[in-house]
Amino acid sequence: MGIGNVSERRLAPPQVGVSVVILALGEDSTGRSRLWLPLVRRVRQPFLGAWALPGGGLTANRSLEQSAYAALESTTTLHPRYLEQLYTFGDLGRSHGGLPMVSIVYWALVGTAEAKDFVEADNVRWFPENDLPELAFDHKAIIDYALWRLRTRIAYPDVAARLVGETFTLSQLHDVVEAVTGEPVDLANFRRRILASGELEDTGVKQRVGNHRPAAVYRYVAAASTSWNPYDWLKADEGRTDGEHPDTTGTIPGPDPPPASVDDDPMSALAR
Amino acid sequence: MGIGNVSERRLAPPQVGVSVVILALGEDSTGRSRLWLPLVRRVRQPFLGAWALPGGGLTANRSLEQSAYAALESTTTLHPRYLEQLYTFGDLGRSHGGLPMVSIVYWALVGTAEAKDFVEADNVRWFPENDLPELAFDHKAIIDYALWRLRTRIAYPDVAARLVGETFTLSQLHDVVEAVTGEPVDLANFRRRILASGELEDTGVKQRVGNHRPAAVYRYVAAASTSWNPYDWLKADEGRTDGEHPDTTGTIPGPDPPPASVDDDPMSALAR
DNA sequence: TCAAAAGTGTTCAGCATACACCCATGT
DNA sequence: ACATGGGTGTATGCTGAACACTTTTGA
Repeated sequence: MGIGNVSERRLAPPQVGVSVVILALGEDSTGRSRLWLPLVRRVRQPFLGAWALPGGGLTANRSLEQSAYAALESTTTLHPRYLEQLYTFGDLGRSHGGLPMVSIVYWALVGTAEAKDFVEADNVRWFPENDLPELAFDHKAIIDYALWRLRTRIAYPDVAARLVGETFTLSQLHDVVEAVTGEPVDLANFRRRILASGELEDTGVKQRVGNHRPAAVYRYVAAASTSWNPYDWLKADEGRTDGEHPDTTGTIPGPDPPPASVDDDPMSALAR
Repeated sequence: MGIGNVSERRLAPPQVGVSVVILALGEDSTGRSRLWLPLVRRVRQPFLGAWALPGGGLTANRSLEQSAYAALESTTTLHPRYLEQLYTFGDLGRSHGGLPMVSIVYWALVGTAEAKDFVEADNVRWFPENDLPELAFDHKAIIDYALWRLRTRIAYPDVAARLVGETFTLSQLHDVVEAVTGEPVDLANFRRRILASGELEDTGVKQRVGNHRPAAVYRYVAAASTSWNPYDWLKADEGRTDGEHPDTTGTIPGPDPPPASVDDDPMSALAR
């Protein structure tokens, strides 16, 4: 049924890679706040010379997340404040008629790049989200999806906070949210909602930007388990005395379940 | 740094597979409504004889989602009403010191199996969620994660509706939600909230279960874009006249962007 | 004292909760 | 008539939206 003969098949094991959509705030030529992201220029066919998401193949002794970090470090020295698995792409349109080409895509938020701490090499350049070049593969679609995820999550304090610096005023945070959504947000209500989340801590420092009242400077402090990462979730689960679901009301401690993460061999998991 | 010599490395290309957590409603021995899921018995080392999630390797001309459907069909002839990518697992604990073992996991909801339409072969068996056998690899943790996802989403009408049959009464839907969460839910408010979503359609049929007033029978009708699947999302995006983000207000149609999904070569995406 | 941004108060609408109540049906 | 589950009404409280208002600062 498959296209390609046996020798081709042998030469083409599953093509699996990790890519990262890295997002940071910056200003466009008019001074308006925009999302920027680094792209790398391809030095091989196909799409030679086109721009693409940073990424790489899987390597030994490196988890998927570590591979994502490696891709991050290849394009920026900014410390990522947020890294989350986005989606794994593997539809038929990406393959060459053989095994599917699989891209495990992460998205990352890095702090505002006021220091322009960019690796502006020949083959790496930052682009504003609204003025992207022609992109290789389906990377344009992947970026659009990552931007959509950001826009649907920007209302959460942790996401917004990680797009600005270590510390920030509520006005700065508010500006970020408005820049990302493109919609005006009532500052008074924003302030109350964010503070009510309990995820911001007043540093006691005041900061002035103009000839007017100085603003309180806040710091983000992680709330209990807002993570969507299953590993974080599993880790929390392991802390319990039994293997039951957090929502169940069972309280009788049982023997410890086996370690959650052990070896796997998914290729042979299906008994036939 | 890596363990294993070159020949081992050559014999072990990236191990990538697709697994599925398939969930259906059934009753336990006491008649209580429970979630059941099918497992397959391993016929190979490691974990020979242990139970594991249905799954398989990637094959030519089959997308990830199609591989998930294939795994589904190997254990049940029930038609899946819901199939969504859950997460891609690939931490170091799953590998044997070499390339990471990657499992792209989907979760599926199938209708209540009143017909016991189970493939109860020797190597396939359904288990209630609260009485699972010893599981291979980290599959117990993956199942726990899928159950958590279900419990956090069960409040949405589409998820609950897809756990019951094609048509159902509001009481039946309500029972499902209570069975999954384990919490009592006020029926009157549940009814209003669900109907207010506009995702249920009255079939006009009435159904009686006891010696009392018959209940209205409803059918689920998909609302506009509640999908978390990026491909659904991208498809909607392609319907637009330009390549801009749905939230932007730009209205000037430009030339059609190139097709969103084309070939990919993630292994060489990183230019060095 | 004025402008400008920081920060607070107040009203209103919507929606979920809790729970009392009425309705339809077979025995 | 009555038991049983289907279905509705209603008071209460919380939360976000809208927007008027007060406070703090430098010039």
